[in-house]
Amino acid sequence: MATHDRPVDRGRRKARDLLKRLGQDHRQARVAAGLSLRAVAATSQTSQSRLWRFEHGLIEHISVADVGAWCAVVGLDVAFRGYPSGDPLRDRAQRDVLERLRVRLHANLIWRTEVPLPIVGDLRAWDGAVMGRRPKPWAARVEAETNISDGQALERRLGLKLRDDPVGHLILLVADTRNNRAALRILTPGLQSLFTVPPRRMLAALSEGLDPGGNGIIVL
DNA sequence: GCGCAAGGAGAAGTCAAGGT
DNA sequence: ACCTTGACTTCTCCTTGCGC
Repeated sequence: MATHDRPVDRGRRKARDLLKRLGQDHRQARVAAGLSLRAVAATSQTSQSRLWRFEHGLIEHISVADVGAWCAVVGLDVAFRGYPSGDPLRDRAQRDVLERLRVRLHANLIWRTEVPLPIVGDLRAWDGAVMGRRPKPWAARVEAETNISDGQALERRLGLKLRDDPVGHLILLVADTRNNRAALRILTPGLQSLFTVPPRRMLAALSEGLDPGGNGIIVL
């Protein structure tokens, strides 16, 4: 049975892979420079065995300062950067707004959370999904927003997700806050044209277990 | 609940010997 | 001469118990 890959596990695994690769780079650079382990160790103020283990990916915990120093000795610069990958950890407010929607759904509807996009290796996921059978089988993806701070960024993100997973309707679930209501009043034209089903009709259809018939915004 | 100290486990690091 | 590896020591961190 497949186990869920937690962000923290994924991060550790990537760091280990990165370190292993860095060790290989170090070895290549050292050999190319005609330097022995002993010579590099002496200059780097460490032991040759420790360097050897680093080059072979056998050291799991190591300081960035050490890695930088060792690489500098063999003529390598090291760069660490962080970049977006997948969705961040869901916060309490987001769980709450999803729960508020869940309890409004008709009992015949199927509800799921954290639904991955259907692309191998893609770490993004819809916050939720609803599936029904009336009047015929239908499905809707749910994207929950607790704080709309950038309408254009939201439009871009939703656009990319819909491009990669265009099946079914889209429900933009927004937490009922003063800030979000203000943001919805000045929604970008792109988002306005995307959501065609009025909020009340959307919620009424879901409460009755019926196909909402299109994309819509729900404020809860 | 919080801070501190002691003990233990495991990882990190060094030394030295053997192999190529 | 250099690389690799096993044995040993040192260090760090976590857990537990205790007192406030």
